[in-house]
Amino acid sequence: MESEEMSLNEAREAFIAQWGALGTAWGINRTMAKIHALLMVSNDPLSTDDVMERLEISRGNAHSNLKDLTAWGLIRIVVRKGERREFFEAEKEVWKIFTTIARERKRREIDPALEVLKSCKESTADLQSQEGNEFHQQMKELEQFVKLASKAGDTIANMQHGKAMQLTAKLFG
Amino acid sequence: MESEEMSLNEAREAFIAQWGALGTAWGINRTMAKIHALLMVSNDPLSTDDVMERLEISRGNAHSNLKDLTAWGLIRIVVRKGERREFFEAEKEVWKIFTTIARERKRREIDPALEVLKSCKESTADLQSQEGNEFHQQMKELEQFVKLASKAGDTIANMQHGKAMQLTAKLFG
DNA sequence: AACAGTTTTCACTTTAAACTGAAAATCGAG
DNA sequence: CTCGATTTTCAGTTTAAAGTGAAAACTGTT
Repeated sequence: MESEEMSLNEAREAFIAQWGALGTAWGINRTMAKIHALLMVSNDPLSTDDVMERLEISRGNAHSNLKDLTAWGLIRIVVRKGERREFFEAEKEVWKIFTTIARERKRREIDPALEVLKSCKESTADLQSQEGNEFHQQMKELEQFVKLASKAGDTIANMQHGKAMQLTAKLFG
Repeated sequence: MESEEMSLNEAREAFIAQWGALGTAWGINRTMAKIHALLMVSNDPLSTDDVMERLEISRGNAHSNLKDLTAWGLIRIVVRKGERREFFEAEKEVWKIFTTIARERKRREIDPALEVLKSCKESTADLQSQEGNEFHQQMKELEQFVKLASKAGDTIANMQHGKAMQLTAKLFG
């Protein structure tokens, strides 16, 4: 193997390993992040066995994480004519990856928070005491704010790349 | 105890428990989120022992999470004259809480990602092969994008409440 | 400097999540 | 319908993170 190819492989390895480590910080599981990284830097779609081999993980693990990634919408199943097994490829456009992750995290992090706040707000709506009022008010404020954040998230996640860049320019201009 | 007080306490309990559960989704540990919630809905600062008692957790646990929350900047230590022990109170302004969390998460999630990308980009800068070029290009794109996100995060985190609301209006108007 | 009140540390235990591997289910071709 | 290839499930195991509790360190007071 030439040194050219070698350092490329090393860089790939590094990217996969570190991206995986980051997954933890992102609240995403390490293996899932690694698989995603692997598919991002692969030229061709990979099979489950490819993934198992490259990352040295079990079939069950590979399978369930590929499933999850598909559910997130970060990777797609590719079928090849004449081949029965499935292959997987990652979305490579940065903006699409971003909006996909943003949408999913909103769903998992923001939406349930809203539910909590709404219910706490409602269940204390007609308390008479000072304390009761303060609590109710606090929940109301929190809810309003989170709602706003939620809307902002939606708006951005649904923007086209170009529009988003325009906004960014505005932000810094 | 009157029913008024009862349902308020229940609502508080619910808020603390559920906010804690959300912590997990947010990549923050459950107890830390619970303590934060407890302090958010407490009228007066609480001592370590108060926290231990209210959440039924050990001293070590209470201590280390109070420490972490202080490091995040989400709560402050309050000293009372004549009292030797420390009390803790939470920041209650929503916008401040938001910017604090945003800043911390950026530091933990975005900044390290940038490092990874930068290093992968640089180590493949002068590869000649098609594949090498593609990988390099991909890292470059990712880095640029994450850099932009980082900048955006800074800008927002440093905005005053009023300015932020202006921007929000613009976004939806 | 002795001491009670308080904070901090840390070796050990618990818990929740991730992972394994093999069995079961499914699938498509002949 | 049968068989080999592939996907899916799941009971059991491993691992990393959170939590415990008691001992040690610190702090201000007499």
